[in-house]
Amino acid sequence: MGERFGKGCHLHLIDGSAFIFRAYHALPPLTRKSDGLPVGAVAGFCNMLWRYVQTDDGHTAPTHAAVIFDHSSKTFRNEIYPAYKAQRPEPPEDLRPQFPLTRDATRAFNIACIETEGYEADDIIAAMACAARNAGGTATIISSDKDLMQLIGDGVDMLDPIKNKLIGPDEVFEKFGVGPDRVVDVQALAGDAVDNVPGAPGIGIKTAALLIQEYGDLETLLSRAEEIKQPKRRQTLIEHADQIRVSKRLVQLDCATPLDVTLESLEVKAPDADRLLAFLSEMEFRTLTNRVAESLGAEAPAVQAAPASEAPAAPDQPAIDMGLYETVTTPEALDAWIAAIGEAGQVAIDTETTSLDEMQADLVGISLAVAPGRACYIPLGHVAGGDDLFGQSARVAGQLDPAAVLAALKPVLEDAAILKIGQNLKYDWKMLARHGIQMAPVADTMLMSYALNAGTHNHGMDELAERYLGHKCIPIKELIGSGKAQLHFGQVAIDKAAPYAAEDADVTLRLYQHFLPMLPVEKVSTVYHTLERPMIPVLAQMEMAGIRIDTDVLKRMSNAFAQKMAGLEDEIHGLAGQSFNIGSPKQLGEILFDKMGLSGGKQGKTGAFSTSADVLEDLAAEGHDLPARVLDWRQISKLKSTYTDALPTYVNAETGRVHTSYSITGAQTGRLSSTEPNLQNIPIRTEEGRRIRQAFIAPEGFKLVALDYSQIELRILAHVADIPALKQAFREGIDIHAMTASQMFGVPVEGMDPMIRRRAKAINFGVIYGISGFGLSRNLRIPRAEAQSFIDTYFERFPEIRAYMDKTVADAKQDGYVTTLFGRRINTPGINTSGPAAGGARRAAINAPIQGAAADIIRRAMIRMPDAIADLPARMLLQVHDELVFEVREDAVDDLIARARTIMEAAPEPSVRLSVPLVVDAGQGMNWAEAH
DNA sequence: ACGCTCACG
DNA sequence: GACGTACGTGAGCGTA
Repeated sequence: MGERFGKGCHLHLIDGSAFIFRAYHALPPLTRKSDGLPVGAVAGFCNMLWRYVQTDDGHTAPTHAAVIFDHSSKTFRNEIYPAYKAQRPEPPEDLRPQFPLTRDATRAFNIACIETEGYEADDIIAAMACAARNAGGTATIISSDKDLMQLIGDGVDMLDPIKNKLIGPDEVFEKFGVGPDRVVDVQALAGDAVDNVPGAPGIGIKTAALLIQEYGDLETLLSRAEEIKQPKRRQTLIEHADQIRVSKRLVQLDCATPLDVTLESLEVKAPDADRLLAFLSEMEFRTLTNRVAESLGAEAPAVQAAPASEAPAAPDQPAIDMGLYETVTTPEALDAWIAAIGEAGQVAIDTETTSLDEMQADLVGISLAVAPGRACYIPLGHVAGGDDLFGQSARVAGQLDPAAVLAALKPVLEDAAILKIGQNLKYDWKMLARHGIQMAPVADTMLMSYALNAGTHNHGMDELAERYLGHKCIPIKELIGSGKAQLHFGQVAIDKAAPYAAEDADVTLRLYQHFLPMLPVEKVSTVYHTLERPMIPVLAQMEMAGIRIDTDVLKRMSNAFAQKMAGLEDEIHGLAGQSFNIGSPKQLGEILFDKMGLSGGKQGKTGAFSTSADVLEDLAAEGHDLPARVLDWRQISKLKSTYTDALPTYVNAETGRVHTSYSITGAQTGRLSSTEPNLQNIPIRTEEGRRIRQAFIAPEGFKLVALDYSQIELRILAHVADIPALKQAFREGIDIHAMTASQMFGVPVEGMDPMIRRRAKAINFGVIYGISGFGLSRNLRIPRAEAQSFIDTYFERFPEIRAYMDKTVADAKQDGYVTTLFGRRINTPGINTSGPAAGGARRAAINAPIQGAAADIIRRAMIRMPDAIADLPARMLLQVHDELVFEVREDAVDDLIARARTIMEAAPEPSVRLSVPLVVDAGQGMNWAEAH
């Protein structure tokens, strides 16, 4: 054993029983996958211990440590007072088998595990703390149990492991109104309902503290009880003196509790990696096992619940060597590469262009890779550095003719037997489609990464190469520079461009080989092949189609907005008594809160005042004009700058239409996102904004048709959480929010107060997002308690929802991810962290399977749509999460609606048979506003 | 580059 | 018993 415990030694005493109960109640009931053994509390316990072992946050690091447990419920206190802790319920059925496992866990962490028959953990902790102090050392008690606070004093303090807050004499005083040395006196008087410590009836902590402060200590108080002025208190103390004395003996911890270990034996030892990992993997704690293994630099043992089959290793790949790449400049060399592609049966391809906007970019070169390290670059459109007098640059000599190269590649790129592999292949697909080549079949490493790793990290090539190949790609900036002087790729010298371009194809092929075997192992093959890959040609064609915009309408609106803003500006400056920039939240905040002295709190990090619509609306409701005008100004300013001014600048000169770009991997849940411009957030909620949709038009002889899923997320919730009441309502086609209101508040659906329905609607939406009383109260602007009682009623009425939420979070905690009905996997890396972010991670985990399933469903519809409407004069143009927008020749509108609706409503099948119907609403018109 | 605000589902 | 609080996006602007 180590040296003698004494000066300079610091003992940590961990309240094990408290850890267990906290873990049990904080976590949903997890079971071990292989045999159903309940292990939730053990999991939480291990997580806490691990966090504890990991934390080095400035408290005195322990030289010695022990975890102390209660041994049994009967102790010497029951002899003094039989009722002590008698009413305490038996530990839950599924917690009992976990007690011994927590001891095993403690030992696995190589921390001493202490318990003594007939004594509570608190007594042992007391004795050890005293012993440490007596030996000249110090001790910290890791617990938030108030019963231990009496021990605080010279050399002994406490650490609340939840709040990570040190508890010293000051904190004790705050809680008990007396110092640690008088805590037992206060407790003896106040009693404790939970532990059945009787105390003095009618006296709580506040009164007890007053009395002790006045009389010094309990004995003095009791002996001088006659002096108490308040008759009731006086009588109580005199009558119950004995009971109070017994109470004191119950709460008093005894430093003389016998110890059967020496302090020296508690010396801190590093965990034995093998032993700890063996225990964790036996418990089948996959996430924690991996985390611990990573931290200890050890190999994680295979966790049983994980797939038995290990991923077959990707083929060994030679190191990346850019000197080996070839620059193709002759027809013979090109033919040789085409032959090599045919032999390999697959090719990684990357196109280099003059712009990131593939709708107006020109092709500069193509790189190909057929095996790791075997890659080439075919320069096609490189130009000399400077422009001539006419803004034209001379094409560099020695490049193959682009048309000839494309013609030679076309058979290969369209060959059904040759796989085309890309990183963000949608971009290259569009580039080549503009030259008459429609690549198929396709693979995309970005989408593979998304299927595997959504939620964990992003899926750009540089990041993937670094993460999975340990390779740092040449930054594009080294070639084209940055800022104003940035070149386009065609202006880069061929000998510089070739290694960069060929490297991209090489890296893409290597990533493909890396990811491919992981898909089946991680069970995301189906998702990748049915929900990701097929989106490439579908989206590419939607983006290329674009949508027609009436720029005149937008310009007129911009002018009208400008006038209105100018008027508001004058009015606002007048109200403020000075001129300022209304668009600056900082200046606005100063005007409102400093100059005008309105009430409104500061905001977090930057210390700036919040001037969000929420805040301004409250101020406006109090009758202040300035904030009301600012709200008007803001709305118009937003519409003008983001929409009516900006949209016309996106009109493509060649097509006369606006071409958005969809990101397949932009959202973690499987939703698409839309950029440059974002056509998924065109205004609709206000009348003024909705008019912007009038500028989205169909060409002469055509109409716009919009079809959208009605309540798709609530329907998915009804199905996955299996909520009979909700499912029945959807089957009967009842107004779902009115039904909810009726069930919650016991009012008939007929003639319902719209306010009540509105509340139910807010709750229905809130549930999907992981509702809280606070959030609902803010949303509905009602008191928090009221909001909370709505939620309570809701969960009472639909208990299945709570069960579903708990299960979802439990799955996330255990697996590190959640899945949708269709197998999409969304990783939840933050789910096991603590602190404020934990709540957000929890809500995201609850929302992801619902939002994700809705995303899967519309993807399935979109993938089937082109074939289903191939013979109609119609094109799919836009997707807005639960809506598809088409452009259709007037005479085919009805056909299109019928076909598209059928596809959309049956989209889950045959993979999933929903227990509720999906309903699609349709609209049509000359413009998008009418189509709604 | 980052935070604030606000448009959408 | 307290903690911070709806989920998911993208764009434009002001400020550092």
